[in-house]
Amino acid sequence: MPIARAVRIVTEVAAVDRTFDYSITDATSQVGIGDRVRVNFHGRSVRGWVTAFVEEERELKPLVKWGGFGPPATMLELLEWCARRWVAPVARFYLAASPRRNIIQLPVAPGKVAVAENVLATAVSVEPGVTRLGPCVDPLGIILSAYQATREKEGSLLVLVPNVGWAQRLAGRLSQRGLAVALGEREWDKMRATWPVIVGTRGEAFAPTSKLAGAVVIDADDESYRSEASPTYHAVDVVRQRALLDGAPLWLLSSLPSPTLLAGRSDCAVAEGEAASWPEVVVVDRRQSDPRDGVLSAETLEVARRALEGPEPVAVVVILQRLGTGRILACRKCGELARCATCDAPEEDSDSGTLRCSQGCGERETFCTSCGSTNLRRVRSGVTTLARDVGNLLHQEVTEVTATFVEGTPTHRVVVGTEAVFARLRRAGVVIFVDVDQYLLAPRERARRDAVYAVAKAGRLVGSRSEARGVVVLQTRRAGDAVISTVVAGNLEEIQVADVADAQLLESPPFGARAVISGDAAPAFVAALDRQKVRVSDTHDSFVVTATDVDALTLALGEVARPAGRLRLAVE
DNA sequence: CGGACAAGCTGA
DNA sequence: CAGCTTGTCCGG
Repeated sequence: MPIARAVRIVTEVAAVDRTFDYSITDATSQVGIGDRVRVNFHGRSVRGWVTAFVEEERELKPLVKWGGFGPPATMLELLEWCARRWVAPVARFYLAASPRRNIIQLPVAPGKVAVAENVLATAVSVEPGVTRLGPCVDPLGIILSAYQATREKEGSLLVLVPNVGWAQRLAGRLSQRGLAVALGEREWDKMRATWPVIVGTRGEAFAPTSKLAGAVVIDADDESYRSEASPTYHAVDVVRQRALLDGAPLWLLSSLPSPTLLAGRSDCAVAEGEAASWPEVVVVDRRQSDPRDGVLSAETLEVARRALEGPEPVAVVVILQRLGTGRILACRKCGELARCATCDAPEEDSDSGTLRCSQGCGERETFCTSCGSTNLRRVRSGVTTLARDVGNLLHQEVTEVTATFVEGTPTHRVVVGTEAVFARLRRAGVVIFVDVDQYLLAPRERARRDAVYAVAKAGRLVGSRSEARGVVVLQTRRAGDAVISTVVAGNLEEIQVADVADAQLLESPPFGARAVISGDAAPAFVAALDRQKVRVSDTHDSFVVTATDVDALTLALGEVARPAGRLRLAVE
């Protein structure tokens, strides 16, 4: 039997999570490891990736087509690690590290130029690791210093930011300063050619550079780094592992490092001038305000009116927190919102046809407390109602902004919306949080810290207290809350240390590991788990599996054969 | 995943 | 027992 050179491939058919061998033909002789190929697989044409070269005696089916470049060979170990870490088919991660269109040619990467003296003067040197960095500090200096520190090393400096707009601006600023930058997915070929600097968002954790010289993650606790769609990877974990495999220094920046980011420590480096780099915060205690005030109390209105006299293009931003999946209901007849009689929080419709307080005060029959009608409708969001009220109070035209839509002219000086506003606006005179208690009382562990992150984002619009450009207003009924007082003082150390202690006590990450399993096949999957290794608790539509650490958890999850049916497995 | 094939069920 | 459904196996 002749020994033929062949390739081992993983197919894009995620459900078939194993490799197959195919022979190389004259037409596909250029294949390299990681490349995309097309094969006939059990009667159908399927795409896949080359994972290795093999010598085969058997008669093999031939590769049909070379499909262009995929992840570099040096990344395959990372992709395998991701598949184990998030208990997902490895093909999913090959896909994440592949271009959307076929790339059949690569440019030649420029050399790493030295940063000009005058630019280098603005660099701010920080040790690799976690650094607590006030929200109004420009991270450019740290990025320049990271570039300088890793310039002699082979590979790319990877810089991740939370959103695309930020990535574009940052890439532009770095290019201006003479650095060769590849900007995310659109410049996949440059990333694959190991460009000196790569700037991108969550997906660029899988930037196909052959090696990391270093990596910087800006706002590393931002929610945007967590992928909600399957596979539910976390970009920071990916970059952390990548840096480890490549021996690259990693800088993680956060305005309030989470216990997970700190990996169990309670202390971290702190950038200079932290307190001054938080915005000025005004706390409006709604318990003291006139109950006849509308959504904005008199004190808030006063701050807003002053801002409208100021020079900022957007003078007033009003943020409505909509946490969780709660739906707001309004009376079809009189338009009144369904609110809890005890705490005034919005009520949601339950499966059993009753109204339930979103804060858990209790349930009641479905009817409007204002006019008695039983005919309620779901409101798309509270933003429209809020926008109308704010417009009336300030006598201004209002632009509405939510994640999915923008209504009104951008020239309006008042903007009302959800946190999606932060991704769309750059500057504002005042940012008002209508009800901070939504964060402080929410059942999610992270919610209290989210209040701090929200203030941080608001701070980027209004500027730091040292600039004295604008303010953040927090309307609350919990004015004495520790979270509020530490944000006002700009002293984050306290929350950071307390959160680590809480996580340790509750055995939540990184002191314990957890996965949420849902879908039709979830009961069968959970039934097959080894209860010696994991604990399982049952919520109404999903299962929560916990273990002492991530490795134990993924090992236990990984040894279960997947039952038929839809299964969603999210390892936190 | 999706095709192949085997075993099980049903009705003339 | 043909004709159909349902289940299980396996792919190079």
